[in-house]
Amino acid sequence: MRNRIKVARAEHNLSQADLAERVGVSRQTINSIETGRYVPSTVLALKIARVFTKAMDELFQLEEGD
Amino acid sequence: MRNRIKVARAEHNLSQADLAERVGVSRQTINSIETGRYVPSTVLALKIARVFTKAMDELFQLEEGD
DNA sequence: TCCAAATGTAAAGTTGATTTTACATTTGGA
DNA sequence: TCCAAATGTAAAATCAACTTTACATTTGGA
Repeated sequence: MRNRIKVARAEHNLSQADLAERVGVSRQTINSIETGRYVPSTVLALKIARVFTKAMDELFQLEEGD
Repeated sequence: MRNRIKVARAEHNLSQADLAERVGVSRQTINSIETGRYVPSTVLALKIARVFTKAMDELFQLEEGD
């Protein structure tokens, strides 16, 4: 699963810590998601999409193999 | 988090077992999601949306409190 | 150049998603 | 009515998401 969080964050000029605070998780959680160490839960993914007022499907996409 | 899987399944005339097979999880997993016992992972949620050719946001929505 | 902010990562622990097995209940159709 | 398919649920086990703490590296701007 790939995601465009880093780009969306750049567009909105938010740091990882900013985003983390907005969605109520730790900064490391955001970092881990961006660096592909793990996939966010659906609830978190929806919250992140909400911050960027984007559809989840724009932000998160399946890849070959998942 | 609420979801409209049961309705989508009815529209597509699929049993829980059918859907489970299509997305590669156990039937109980689908049942548990439909009955609200737990929330699917993002990967699973995306796969389910793909089966129904719907946007994730149509199928899964945050509620007050999450 | 230097410092502060931002980012990357790691280890240990907790919680929640998912599986497997197994059984009970419901429901639609012959 | 009766049977088979569909659905609901429960317990135990496994794995992945997420937290906290802590530290190292990178980067942009004064």
